[in-house]
Amino acid sequence: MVDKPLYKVVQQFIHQRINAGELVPGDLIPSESQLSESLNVSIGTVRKAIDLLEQEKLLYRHQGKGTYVSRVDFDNSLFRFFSYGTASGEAARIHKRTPIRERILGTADICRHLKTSIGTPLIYIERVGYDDHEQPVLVEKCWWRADIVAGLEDEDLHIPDLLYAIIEEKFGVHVVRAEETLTVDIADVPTAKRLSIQEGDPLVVLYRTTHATNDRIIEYRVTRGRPDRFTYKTEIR
Amino acid sequence: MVDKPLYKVVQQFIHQRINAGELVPGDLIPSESQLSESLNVSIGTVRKAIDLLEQEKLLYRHQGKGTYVSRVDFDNSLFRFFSYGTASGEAARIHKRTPIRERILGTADICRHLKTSIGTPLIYIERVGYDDHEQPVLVEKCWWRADIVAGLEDEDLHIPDLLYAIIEEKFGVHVVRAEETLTVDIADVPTAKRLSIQEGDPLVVLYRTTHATNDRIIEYRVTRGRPDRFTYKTEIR
DNA sequence: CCTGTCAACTCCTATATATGAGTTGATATG
DNA sequence: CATATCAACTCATATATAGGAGTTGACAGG
Repeated sequence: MVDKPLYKVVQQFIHQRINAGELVPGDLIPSESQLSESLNVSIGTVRKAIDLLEQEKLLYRHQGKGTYVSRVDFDNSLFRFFSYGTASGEAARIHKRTPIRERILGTADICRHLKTSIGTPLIYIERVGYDDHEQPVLVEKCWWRADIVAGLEDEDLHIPDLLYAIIEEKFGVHVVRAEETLTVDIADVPTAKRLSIQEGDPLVVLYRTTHATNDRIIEYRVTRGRPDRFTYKTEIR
Repeated sequence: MVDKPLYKVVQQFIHQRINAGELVPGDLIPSESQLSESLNVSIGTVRKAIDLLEQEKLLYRHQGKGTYVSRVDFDNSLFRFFSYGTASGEAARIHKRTPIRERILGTADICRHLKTSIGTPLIYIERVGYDDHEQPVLVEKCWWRADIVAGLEDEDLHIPDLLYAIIEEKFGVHVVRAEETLTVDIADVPTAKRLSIQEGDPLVVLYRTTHATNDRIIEYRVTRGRPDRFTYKTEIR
């Protein structure tokens, strides 16, 4: 092992404690002076380590209160760039229905994304999102690992618009991060029907893998949406 | 004016010198100890200011050499996510031809993006990008302010694949940053013809405004490309 | 009971200092 | 001439210290 700077060692130490679930999203981490003393490094070094973790958005600081482990912020999802708003630009809320939820065994493709062996028991959930005018705007297919969220397929269980709320509450599973990939694709027949569009119409497609503590993958999700007012903005330097 | 932290004052000071063109991309800025002395602040404060500017990607440091003003890195363009590669995944180079270049007067729409008054003299350039197999994959429309790049429309002037290289060299205009917006759209007839696709086929569209020193807008550009293998990836925390 | 004060804790700003590591060019030495 | 060394400069790491600003909860005084 090469000689790492001290602040990186501290950074890793904290990072690991979060990954391992010793610190979960929302938690207050030990104060800078406490860390400084317990780890036997100067307070400046601790601050530098936390600076980096803050840049990674793994932590956030609050002057006077302390430093907290970030909660996953799905407002940063690429999905927010589908602006299914009113013509006047207001962001419209999308409400979702859940026509399908069932236990299945994972296909090769799905299990590859979940990094489990083929045939793993899964819970499949399909949801359709509607805008204010009850027009369908997106179709969401989610595959959850049945061993982690057993009972999610229960018909009596009400599923809120933000699925992750229930996962946290009912199953005590902490969503730590997610990876998203955005693509453009063409509607196939079933998707076209769901969205009241034509086969062959363009779609914006979002793939997501959701990770919990210990970097366990708990969900693979594919969302297909109408590209009507999709935009994404950045700055280049 | 509220009392700003010292390091923010230093940060602003350097930022302004770059904006004003006193420091241009590629330049070496004064060393930390020089800045510390000339501005009469501690070296730690200078470092913190530069830290922030480095995060903004406005500067980059090189241990032992110094700190430089960043060059615009179009590899970060959203455009790089159109991977017009070979099937094996190699990123294929796209070469461009320039079928149209002419002086025009700006329409309302274009001038709005360039933030000039309507009817401003512009140079319009249209380019088509081809992959290895000479298949057209994208169409690029650029509007440049004629007062800044006078002579760009000259037929004798060879335009390289990276248009900005010539702007820097011939006209001494430094590209400082660019804003990009990505959308999905439907091909109209002329675009479909250019790209050998059908009218109504999906397109990925990239709008770009390019800024030079003093935040002058020098170019507005619209690129339409085939969405074949477009993907964009992020991580959410 | 309410309210104001204040101590004790958080992170934030700013300075000073010492040492290390990477780069460059001048200079001495074969 | 070639090359090895080394001084002088860059930024990077690490420590110590002091005072300021935001937050909280305990506690005294009405």
